This record gives sequence, structure tokens and C-alpha cells, in this order.
Amino acid sequence: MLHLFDTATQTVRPLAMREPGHLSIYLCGPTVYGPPHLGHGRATLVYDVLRRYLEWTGIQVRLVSNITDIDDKIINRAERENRPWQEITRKCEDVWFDAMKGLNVARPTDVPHATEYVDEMVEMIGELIAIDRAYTTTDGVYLSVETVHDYGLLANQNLEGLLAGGGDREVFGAENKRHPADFALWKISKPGEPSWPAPWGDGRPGWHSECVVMSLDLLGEGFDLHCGGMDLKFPHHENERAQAVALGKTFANHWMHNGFVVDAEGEKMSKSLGNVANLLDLIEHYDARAYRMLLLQTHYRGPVRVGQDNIDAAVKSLAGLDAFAARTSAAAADGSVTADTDVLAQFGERMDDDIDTPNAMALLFDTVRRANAALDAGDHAGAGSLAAAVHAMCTAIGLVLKTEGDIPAEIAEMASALDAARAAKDFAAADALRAQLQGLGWLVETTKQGTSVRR
RNA sequence: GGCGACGUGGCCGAAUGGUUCAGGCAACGGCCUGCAAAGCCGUGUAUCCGGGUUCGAUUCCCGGCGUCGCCUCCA
Repeated sequence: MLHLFDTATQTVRPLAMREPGHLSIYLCGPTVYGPPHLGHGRATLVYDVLRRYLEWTGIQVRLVSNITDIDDKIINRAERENRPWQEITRKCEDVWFDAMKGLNVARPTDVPHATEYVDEMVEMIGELIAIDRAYTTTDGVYLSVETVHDYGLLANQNLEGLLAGGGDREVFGAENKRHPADFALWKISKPGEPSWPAPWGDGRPGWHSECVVMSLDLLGEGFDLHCGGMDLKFPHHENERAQAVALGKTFANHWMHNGFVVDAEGEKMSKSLGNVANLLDLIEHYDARAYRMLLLQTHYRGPVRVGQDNIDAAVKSLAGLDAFAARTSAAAADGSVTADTDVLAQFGERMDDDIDTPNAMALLFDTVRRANAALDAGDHAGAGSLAAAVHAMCTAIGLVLKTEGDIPAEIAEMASALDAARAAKDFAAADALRAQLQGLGWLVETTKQGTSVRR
């Protein structure tokens, strides 16, 4: 049974399932107006690990993650670049899923688009107006937060507290609102802006209305888990919840939020605009698995710094795991080998403890070491069972290890020539062949059993 | 101003009221190897500061210093 920190109660508690064996998750997806950044990568990787682990334990997961394709930032960019906004959203969505593929993040089971749900949003906003929880002004429709008794639950603040500080920003519709914390459900469009019809004026829905409508439509009331980055806690998730509460509906049962990616100074990445290595750069320049590895070695709620040193260390640790995988691929493929049950039980305990991946990884590396030691000692049965456990754990966390793969014929010939040279004690020739192979980018391992190469 | 998080070895990063503070990366010694690499065995180095509670605190409490986040649309 997975125990997970719940933002609403500020405690680690069991993740209950509305329907036994089935888990419903809503994850706030990207607003498609630009390339994904490292923070997006972290969020999706964290929840990908969660999903894969749950599925690995036999739970059927329905993961709904939206695409926000209506937003001021999209409209602004379209205007600035003088091109249709649909062109931007389509392109950005393609780039997004390419990046996800690069990270080995499984596609959500459902990917609703905000543009597909405008009618439902209009309907919901109409209901909120009808029951006097929302009101119209000249520029839009607002939810009256004072009518939501526990507004501030996720922010862990009351209304006064929320208002105490952040006064200096420009607030949409500030002069028309009844209460400063009221938020826009609908924004009436200005001439030339994209708009959808609505009884109170053509316009576009506010961000918070999308997610509440899509999550309730696809997952229904009282779905199991709502997740996203820390920064969505307030106002986005608070406001989603406020709408559901105002409608008298049961919303998410459990709330999960992941920590930020920070820069070298410890500041949130999205703020340091200059040096944002975006996600695409990371995938292009490094082994994409390194980011997953780095995040697995950090607790999901803590901050993580993504730097050269970190990523390099992750790449190197992966090299060790790849070497192990190559060494044990035969044993792992042998269906008669059963994975070490003690190891898997410990793995489950650690993962069930609020997704304690750092400790799960410590176990993984320790198991690799034990398996290598068994192999060195000639204990192939013991090594096989430990190796099978390693492969099982990797599956559960979405880490794909490289085995030999395809080796071109000429490379294989060079490897056997190397062995022949060693057998003939012509070490000069053997060294030359090894250097040549390494020059071609192959890792060469010469053992008593012969030479093996891999990328 | 309100709410909150954090400060652990050379670097990253877990955990914990008490014999040895995980793991990764790096370093060093050894085994293995024709030599390497990989692997294995072993070694060293850490809990921001000051009080308090306690038989005992890195862990709990108070204060300080430092860093960061949220406080109306950023994962």
C-alpha cells in the first residue's frame, strides 16, 4: 500500500483507491506556447515513475493529463509573431510529446485539450453564476472566493494571509472584483482575440476552469489523486478545488506536489531566464536517462539542482548499470530465474514510503554490487536471481538499461581478432585493435571468456 | 508582512533520539588483468552557529546566521 504525502492534510497517508485495483490520476499538463523546460521534465518524470511503479505492482492506472491550448501567453505569442495561434499550439504539442518520448515518459491514458471542453466550461460557469457563487463584470466572470468556506486549504493560508503581501502585481480585472482574491472563470475577449461564444460575452475560459471540468468529466467526482508542481498548489489547484467545492462536488481525494528544479544559486529555474537550458537541449546533449537517474536519487518533494556535475555523475552511474545489464542479459532473459524476493520486498517498502526513490536506488546499486560479487565468485544462480531483481526494479521505475544491442559484423570481427591476438600473446596487435575499437566509440571489455564490446 | 521549505563528507544526496550518518560521483590502497577497462575487497573525510530538553541530539524545542519558495494564471 502506497503511502504518499498529501498537501491538503500535510501528512503522509495511504493513497486510497476509489475503486480497488484502479487508480485515477489527474496531472496538470503543459501550456503549449514554447519549448518545455527542465521543470516540466521533472514533473513528468516524477509522475511517470509513480505511474510505472503502481502499474508494476498490478494497479491499473488511468492518468489524465491535459494540454492547455487556450492561454494568454499563446495569444500574445501569436500576435507578436503574426501567425495563427493554432499553429503554435500544434507545433508545441508535437515538440512536447517528442521530448516526453525522449525521456521515456509514457503517454497519459487520456490527453484532453482545453479547446475541446469550452462548451462544458461555459455550462459549469453558468451553474456557478446561477447559484450565486460567481458574478459577471464588464471584463469577465469571477468566482467569489468568500463563498468557499475553506478557500486556502492547499495554500495552508486563510484569505487574510493570502492578501497580506503580494500587492504590487498587475491583477487581471482588479478594479471590477468584489474581493481581490476572486479569480477569472471567463475573460471577455477584446477585438481580434480568439473567442468562444458565451451568454455573458464571447471570450475564453480561465485556466483554472479547464482542469476542473476536464478532470471531473473524465475521472468523475472524488477521483483519487491530483498532482503537479509545487507552484500549482496556489493558485491553480486551490482555484480548481474552489470551483468544485462551490458546485458542491467532491474533488480530488489526495494531492501530490513535486519540488522545483533550481539553478546554481538555488533559485527556481523558470526565473533565471537567461541560462535556461531547456529540456530539448538536455535530451540532445546528454543521455536522456541521466535526468531520470538524477531525479531518482533525489526525493520528489525536495529541490534539485541540474548541473554539469550532477548530470555527469548520473551518466557515469548509468554506465556501471549498463555494463551490468550487458553482463547479465542472458541470465535475465532466462525465464526460469526468479527475482530475489527479499530485494523486491525491500524495494516495495521503500517505494511505498512516499516514493522514497533515493533509498530504492541505494538498494538497486547495492543489489548490483552483490550480483557482481556473486558472478565473480562463480555463483551464477545467485547472480541470476539478483540480476533479475535489478531488471525488475528498473522496469518499475522506467529505467532502460542498454545491453549489447546490434554489433556490426566488422566490429565483431575486430573483437575476435583481438582475442586471437591475445591468445597468440601478440599484445601489441591486441592493444592496437583495442585502441581502434575505442576510437570508434566502443567500450571494450576483455575477459578470460573473450572480448565483448558495447556502445 | 503571512505561510512554508532547507542548511549533512571533495561534489551530489538520503536517513536517524543512542553500538558503524545510505547510495551515487570523485580520491586512495589491494585483488583480478599480459597491460588496461570493467568488476570485487578495503580506506579516508560531514551533520551552519549558540542555547535548552535528555543519561544521550545531527535528529526534538528556542534563538541567530544563511539560502530558497508561494502569497492571482509558472511543472
